[in-house]
Amino acid sequence: MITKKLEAFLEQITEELGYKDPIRVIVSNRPELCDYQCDDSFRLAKKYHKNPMEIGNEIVNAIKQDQSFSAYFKEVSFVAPGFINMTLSDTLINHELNRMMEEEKFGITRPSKIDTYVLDYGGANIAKPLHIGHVRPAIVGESMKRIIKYIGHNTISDVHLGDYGLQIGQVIYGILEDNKSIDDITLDYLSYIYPKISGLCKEDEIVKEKCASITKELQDGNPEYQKLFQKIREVSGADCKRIYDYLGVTFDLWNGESNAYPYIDKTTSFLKNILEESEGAKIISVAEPSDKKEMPPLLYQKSNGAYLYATTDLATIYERMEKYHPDYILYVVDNRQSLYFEQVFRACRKSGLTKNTKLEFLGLGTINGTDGKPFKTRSGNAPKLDDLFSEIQGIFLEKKEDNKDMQQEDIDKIVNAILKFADLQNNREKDYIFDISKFANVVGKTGPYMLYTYLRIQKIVGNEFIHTKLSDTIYNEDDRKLRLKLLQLESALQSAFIERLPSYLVEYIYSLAVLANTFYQNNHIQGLADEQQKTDWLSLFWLTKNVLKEMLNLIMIDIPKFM
RNA sequence: GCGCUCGUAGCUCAGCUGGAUAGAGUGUUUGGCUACGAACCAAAAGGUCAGGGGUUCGAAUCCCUUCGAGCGCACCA
Repeated sequence: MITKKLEAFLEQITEELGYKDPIRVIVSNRPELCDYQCDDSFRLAKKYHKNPMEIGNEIVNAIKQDQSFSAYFKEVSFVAPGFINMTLSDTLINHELNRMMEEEKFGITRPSKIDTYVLDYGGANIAKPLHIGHVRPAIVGESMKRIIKYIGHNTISDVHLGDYGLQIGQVIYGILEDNKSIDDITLDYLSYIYPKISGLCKEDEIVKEKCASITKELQDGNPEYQKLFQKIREVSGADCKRIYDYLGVTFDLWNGESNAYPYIDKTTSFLKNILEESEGAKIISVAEPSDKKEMPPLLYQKSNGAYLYATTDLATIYERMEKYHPDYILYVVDNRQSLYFEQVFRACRKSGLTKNTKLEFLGLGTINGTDGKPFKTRSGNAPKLDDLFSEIQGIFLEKKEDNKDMQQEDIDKIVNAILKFADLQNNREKDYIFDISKFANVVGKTGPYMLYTYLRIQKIVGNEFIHTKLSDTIYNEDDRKLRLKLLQLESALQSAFIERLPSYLVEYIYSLAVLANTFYQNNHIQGLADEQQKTDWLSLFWLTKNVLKEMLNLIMIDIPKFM
């Protein structure tokens, strides 16, 4: 990676000057002044009690006198009050680009140790159809999985359906009340009955208790309830699968809470030293002495003996530890569950269940309606995903007359691109307002822009083109900007990986696409008389095209044949 | 009551471990298709980064505080 290379170079220089410190180089935030900058003169000045001007000048002079100066830089200058500005040599830029063209995955550095990541990002409640609130965990999780894999680690993804809690008891209660037979259980029926009973439970204590006892009996193996449960899971699971397929979201494991059931006894006995009785229920106290805030205990088992979210989650962790020995378990879940997961993670640490495994909560902001308030999913007024897809498709088809003649396969790819690019450019943790007319926009910073840019580049490069090694020349400013942006690929990928924020990658590929777009708008490639320049530019575009394609793939955007 | 998250352009949002003049898209105004695709490009306008204080050579970013918004706090998930 280019910044690492520059850092290593500067560290060597500063060490010779007597400063034994890690040096940090960043992409310039003043591109008209330089390509990369180092602001560490301030830090060194403080540590060694010197003037930053003095240290900065000292470093810059040493760089200039180094024998490999011209191999690295076109220019290095010191700017008051303490910036070291570096402009790369064309040779270095092209050397790095040539390496990117030849090596697999553009030559990104492989991890020194390959870790195993379990990702839990489905979490769909099988009592009702998928709605807008499910899109975010699914695509953020899937994208994180692809990024982690691309970096070079192993991943195991689990849809982890919400299939064994009170919501099933509520649906079964509704089925019994309505006198429905097992064959009457359809998706439409589920989406009608669940919000109804869920609402009823809030008003009517008796109904609530009835639902709770049905849940308990189901967990104890009541055969009639088991049959109904299986049917609900089948109907709902198939629909989840259909929608996740449409989104290109895939799971290695189609487990749910119910799959953790066989592990509950083992988990309970593993936890026996930290389980406490409280008001008839079993709890785990997770407060720690260093806590400044109140930390309520984790409720492990209800007083009626029924199991809860925490029970199945802990049992699931037990199962994952036993089967996969993961280094990381990542939960891609709504932020509103942060306290709960903090409790679960503490319980894991306290019990020693996850000794060398890091548990991470990747909180997601809530999707709010245009009134700024969260969709009330339990009362069922969040837009369903099928409706969302068809609405986006409608907006896209309206855009141009020709779009109506497109193949459905390509339309689906574009709808996906619109949806994913709109969602993933937002910071994962922040709430955002969902406004369909803005969300399904097709001009500007959108999925279609990315696809359009890609297809134009592809057309310019052509399918038969065979890339060659770049010469040392960089021909103009548009050209230079594009090359420099390509060099930033790895740091964009790494920060998306380290921070668990796919939006960093989205930002990068968008800015790459903008530069490519500007480039071909201002520079006509096919008509070039200079053969060397033409092959250089075609090779550069070939690389840009491949970077775009592979990075778009990490955010689950596929390229249509035509648009 | 306790806690978590947040407040950036008219709107929707970026802004990465503190760096130089806070960026996009959209909307508004204007210019550009007889050149590889105008779903594009170029330009203008638009900001007390909620207010106040502090730390620092340097703060949208860290700390404190006020105001405002959302969310969470044991038998839901």
